[in-house]
Amino acid sequence: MPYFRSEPQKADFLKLEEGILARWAREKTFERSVDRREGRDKFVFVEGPPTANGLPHPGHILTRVVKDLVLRYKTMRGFYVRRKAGWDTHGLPVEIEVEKELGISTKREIEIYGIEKFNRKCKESVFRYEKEWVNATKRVGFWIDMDDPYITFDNKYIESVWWSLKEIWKKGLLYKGHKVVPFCPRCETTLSSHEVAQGYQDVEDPSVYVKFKLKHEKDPEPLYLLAWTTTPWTLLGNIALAVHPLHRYVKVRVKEGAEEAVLILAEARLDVLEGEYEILEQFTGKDLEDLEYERLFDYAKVEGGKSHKVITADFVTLEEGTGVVHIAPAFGEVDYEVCREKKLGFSQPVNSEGRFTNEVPPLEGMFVKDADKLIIEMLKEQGSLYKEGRYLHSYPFCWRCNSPLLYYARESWFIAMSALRDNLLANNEKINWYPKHLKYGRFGNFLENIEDWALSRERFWGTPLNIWICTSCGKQYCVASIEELREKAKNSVSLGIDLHRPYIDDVVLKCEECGSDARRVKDVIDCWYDSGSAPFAQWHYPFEDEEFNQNFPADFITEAIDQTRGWFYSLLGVSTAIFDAPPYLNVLSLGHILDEKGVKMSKSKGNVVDINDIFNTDGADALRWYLFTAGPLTEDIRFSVSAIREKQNKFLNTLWNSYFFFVTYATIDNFSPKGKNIPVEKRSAIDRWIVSRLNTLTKDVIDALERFEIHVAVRKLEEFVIADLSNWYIRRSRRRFWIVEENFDKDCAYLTLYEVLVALCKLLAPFVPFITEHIYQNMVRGVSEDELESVHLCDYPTPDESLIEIELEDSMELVSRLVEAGRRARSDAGIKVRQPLREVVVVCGEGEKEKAASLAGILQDELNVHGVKFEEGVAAAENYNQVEVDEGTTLFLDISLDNTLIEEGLVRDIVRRIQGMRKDRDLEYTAKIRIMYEGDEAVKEAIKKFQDYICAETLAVGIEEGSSSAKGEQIYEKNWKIGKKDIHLAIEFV
RNA sequence: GGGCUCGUAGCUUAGCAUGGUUAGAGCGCUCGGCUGAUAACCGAGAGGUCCGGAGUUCAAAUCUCCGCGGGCCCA
Repeated sequence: MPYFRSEPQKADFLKLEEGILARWAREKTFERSVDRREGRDKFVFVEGPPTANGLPHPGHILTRVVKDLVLRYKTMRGFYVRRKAGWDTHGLPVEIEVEKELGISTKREIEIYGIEKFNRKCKESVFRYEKEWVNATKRVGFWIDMDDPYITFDNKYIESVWWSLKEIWKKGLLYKGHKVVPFCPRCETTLSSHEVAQGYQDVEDPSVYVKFKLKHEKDPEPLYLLAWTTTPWTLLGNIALAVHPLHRYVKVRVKEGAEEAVLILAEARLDVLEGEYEILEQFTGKDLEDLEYERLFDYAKVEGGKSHKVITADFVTLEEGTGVVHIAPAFGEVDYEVCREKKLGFSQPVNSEGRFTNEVPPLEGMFVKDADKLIIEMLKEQGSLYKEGRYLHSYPFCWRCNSPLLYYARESWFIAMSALRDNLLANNEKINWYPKHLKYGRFGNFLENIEDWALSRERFWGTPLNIWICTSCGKQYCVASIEELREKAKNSVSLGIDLHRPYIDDVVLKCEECGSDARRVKDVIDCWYDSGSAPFAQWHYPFEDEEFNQNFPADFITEAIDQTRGWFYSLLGVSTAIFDAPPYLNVLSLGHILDEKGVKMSKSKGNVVDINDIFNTDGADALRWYLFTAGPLTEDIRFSVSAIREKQNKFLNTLWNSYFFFVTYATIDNFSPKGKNIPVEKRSAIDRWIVSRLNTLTKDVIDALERFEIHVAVRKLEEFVIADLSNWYIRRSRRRFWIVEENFDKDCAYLTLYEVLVALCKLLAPFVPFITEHIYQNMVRGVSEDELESVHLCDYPTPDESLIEIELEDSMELVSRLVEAGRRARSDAGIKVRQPLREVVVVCGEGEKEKAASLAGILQDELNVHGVKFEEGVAAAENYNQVEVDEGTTLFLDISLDNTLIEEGLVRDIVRRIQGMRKDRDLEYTAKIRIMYEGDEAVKEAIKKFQDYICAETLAVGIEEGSSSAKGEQIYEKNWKIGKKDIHLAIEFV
């Protein structure tokens, strides 16, 4: 009974993977791989929660397999690696999906539909594609606990978030502010800066140069300030014009059609003028201060201070525009600030849907961006337009609904992150970033300039902001738990209350100060705060504190680069505000998956590759290996389906074939590694060499993985499998496996190949978990049931330094270079390798001689020569083809032939033909044949002389001259021409 | 406009941190060879302004600066 199960020469990876998935499910391999490390050092991971209301795409798969690789590796290294899945379930993306489904698009419509029903729909919708996510996650082999995930809409999760907000509130960092904030007019809510960052697009906007007429009673000629804007609609809210106090401004006379006009603008911006101009006067911006001008449009009410005058401000630049900046406090952050500072007025002619109010009758109800055209017409009519054009710039759009954002003065709740800037920076110091440039580059810069976090959302489906305000005295309450809510509520609150709107809106607190009702602020919070709370909220901290205490901070997180200011930031922000500690110690930022042309994959472009197609044609291991080898993962990957196939062919097939080779011959030979203990130092040089290479590889792979240089690790592994193991070790050692009788060297070969394959399997297990499991099952479990039940339960190999023989590796490398040189020498002479030659002479230094001499047999074999000589100094070169190998090393190949050599070559050709015929007929490797031959005299003579050799090589029981009497299925005949000689060969199957 | 990042053969890329052989592979192409594990492999050939320019240096794909182009992030 053979020890190993036979395998097909060609692997069916899809079927194989399916079988492995079933095995893992049956044997609970994942759970056991985690549990058996309990009590060991922890390696803490936090899953960045995906939103399951869309299908997973290749980018998600990339992060999932990278997470999986690292976590499997760390587990095999002996760490206790918990892996809790998570789902991000709140926020605008979800609401928008539901709105689409219901065919509605405004907040009012949602309110009419009913918040209760609406939120129920939201809750249903977030798991719409859960099945697809779970399937893809399992299919690609990502081991994560999806049976007990954290879900951001869970009451427990919300309770933890509430607790954290109260901590922030208690520190006085949570405040209500009136600020100009990015605002989505469609979603009718404020967006945070990191959300805005998601949605910049290049767009063409109008570019208008507008004349503001100065109130200049003495001078009969009208004088205008020339200002520039790309948002004409904001002109309706104009309150002031700003100039730089120190820059030089000029008064110029310009032609305007048939007429002339006198304008004021910055000297450095004169090139915006059309045609010729005459400079009338020069002064500085300061000289313009406090000049009053006439309103462009006398519609919107202006509240508060004095307006419509020139102010000076440092933020005015001369890089574009006219050096005169139009100021509308309702629509710009700096505008708002400067107006407040200078005690100017305020005017808000636009409502929260981004439409003009009835203060502006000609534009009432019109969406501001749509009004631009009309406004330009109005400017033209009243002669206020100097010129207009188009302007290409990037402008923020809502990251989910794609509406252009407006900057709009709103009341919002903020976390005072700017007050925590130093803490953020200090905590960032404790984090290792991969790639490292992010630490002080993109991320560090962002922290340096951190702004307060606009936390509140005037929406429905989200964690409700846990602030209650007394309707009469204005006292604020922040509630940290359900228990506290029950204590403070006027009405009775059940323990099982759903903390979402609208239920929470009905809970009224009794004001401790005045006894009046305190009502909850209607807002919900930014869902990025939800996911940023994952390190503690996934464990329901502090209501249950055990898990959190043991799992904070995380050792490792990884997501794509766009999370720099998304999750990577929200984690750090929340954690800094509450614990003043970094929430993760190592963060690996991955590049994006682009399509074959280098364009980011997105639904709207229709260039998203369907991952299920890949699972169904190439398999998970091929996809994983491709992704890992596609270059540094910190950079973008151009996704190529054909490259996946190439990887499968080259790498997985070569690995399979190495394994197949072993199993095939081990089965024939009934080889078992059991009880065979041959110390490595007793084995042949090539055995010691591959063992040495394996240990070097092990060291390199571990080094690379510890630095998250995954592409380096896979490159080393691939080189080893293809070049060292398959193309050199196995090819060179083949004959040792073909020896029929018991033989020490054969055992060494088997044992070595066995040990290398098993170790390799473990090294590769985190990368390609399916094929390695399959191989392990046959090679290890097939031999002994006492072994661990899965490769993924094993320890990761560690290098045995005592088995690394650098000199031997060097020598082998030199030999392979000599082989290359010898082949070139043959090729130059037009003599094929099958033709034996007399000798090769290597002229080299003492060191090289010493190195290569021990492996001379390999050189002799590879170059098919009868002898190898090493000499110092130059040898006679007649009849020798000469090839330079290295400096000081030259190879001389004797290319002279005699009859014996020619005969030997002929015999090898014949053997080759017979082997080819065996293969044509798919003969078993052990099947015996009988050979009949006819042909030229020279051929017959050669065969007779070497018949024993031919028989041994081709497993023939006899070889005879003449034609065969066998018929049909029993015989295979063919005519050959070798050089100029004819030969007829027949093989009979016996 | 600013920050970060990338740019190497038709395509995918290694090398760049720490400057030092003739810039190395794979796919594809041409020719030849090897092969009883291999859809693999080996040799030769064609294919490179290492994005361009300047600088530092005995020496630059590698370091610096300035451009150009792509990407991401921000204004």
